[in-house]
Amino acid sequence: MFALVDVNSFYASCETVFRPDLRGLPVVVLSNNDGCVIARSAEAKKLDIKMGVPYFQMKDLIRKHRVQVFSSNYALYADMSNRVMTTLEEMAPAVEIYSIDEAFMNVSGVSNCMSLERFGRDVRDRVQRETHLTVGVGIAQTKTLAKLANHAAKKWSKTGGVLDLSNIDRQRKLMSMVPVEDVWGVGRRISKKLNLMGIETALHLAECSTWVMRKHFNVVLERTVRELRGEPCLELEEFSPTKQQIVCSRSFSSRITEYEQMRQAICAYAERAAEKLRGERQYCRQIAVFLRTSPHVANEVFYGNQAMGKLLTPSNDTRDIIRVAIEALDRIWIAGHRYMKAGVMLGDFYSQGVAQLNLFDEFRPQPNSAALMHVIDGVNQSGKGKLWFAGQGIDKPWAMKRQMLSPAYTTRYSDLPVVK
DNA sequence: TCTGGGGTCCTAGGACCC
DNA sequence: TCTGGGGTCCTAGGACCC
Repeated sequence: MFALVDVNSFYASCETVFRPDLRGLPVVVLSNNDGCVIARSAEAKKLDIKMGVPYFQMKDLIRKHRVQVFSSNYALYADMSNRVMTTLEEMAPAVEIYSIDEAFMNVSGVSNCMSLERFGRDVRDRVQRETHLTVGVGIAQTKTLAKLANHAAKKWSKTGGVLDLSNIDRQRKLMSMVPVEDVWGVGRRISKKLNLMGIETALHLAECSTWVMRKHFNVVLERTVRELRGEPCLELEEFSPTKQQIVCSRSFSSRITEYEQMRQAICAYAERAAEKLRGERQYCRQIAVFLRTSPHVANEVFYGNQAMGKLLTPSNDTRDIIRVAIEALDRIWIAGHRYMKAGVMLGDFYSQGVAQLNLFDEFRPQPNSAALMHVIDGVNQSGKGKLWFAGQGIDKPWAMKRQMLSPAYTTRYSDLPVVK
């Protein structure tokens, strides 16, 4: 038996926890660069503010309804997420942290001592008490059904935010009311195709032949069908598998046209990516760089490209990663474009670094690499200051825009933006 | 003027091997 | 008349998730 717990309007709720004066007002949180809406409070949803709408398109609406707008403050959200997850881990033998605001819990043994619904309410009350955040809880025999239950718990207020969907008749009744596109794992493309085949509700999908689904689509959808019927195909993954890829990319605050600025940005992304790689205790051999202009501008030619470089010896030394990234950048940089976004991707990971020196490797592993990286990461995590490579530059005019950032209520001073 | 960032899994097809 | 069989690895692209 699985429970899926997720926080209602997570980012927006994190902002209001520390601002009780905002309760009852519509609140939205914007993506990086204050680009578009990525979270809305219940009141903002009522105003029909859609997910993903560009901020500049809704300024009138915001003024009219006194919508409270925040830049995203990931340091705050990550900290609040940790608090929620810690509480959940104290309440179940196994928890899978599925995303920043969601977790699956193993609740198989619970029904021996209390009803599943009672347990769901306990989870909700305790998280509320300890973090001032409200969660929804869905419970069922498979992850896909638990997701569905959670979805319904939020949609129908009479559930009080908790729904035990372990009863087969209740499952069928709910599935007959849920459109197929609301099923976990069914996105826009597949739901369109399913609709054309006459499959419109979750129940229709659950009653499809697995063989036909596999033939017309793929095994992923076949598993979804089985899960909807109560046959578990997905397990609880308590320990996150090691990452296979690390990406660090940002849109720029304004378009980049100068090579020097692009080099600084790539250098900064490479540094951040290398830091994440060391956080995973991994070493990489592949370093790729991509850049692109805006796809939205009508009278400009779109340019997007990417290039990959390889290290012969796996490394997590920022200096190696910057060097290969800049070499890759130089292969795809074309002057004259107005670049909107760029990024650095790391791949081909190894759990050990210098396994074997290659005789023909022209770049030797850097001496004392591990010690130097340890010092850099130590300083940067201490909250006392930041160390960075000179290649990033000092002014960083390309750095992202966050004009409505809330204070770092729970985290350190150094997470605040520097105001000059 | 202005539109996010970071991941995963699966499949098909080509290169290459014996 | 008439061109083997079976396998692995890699990459690109498509779909999905939050």
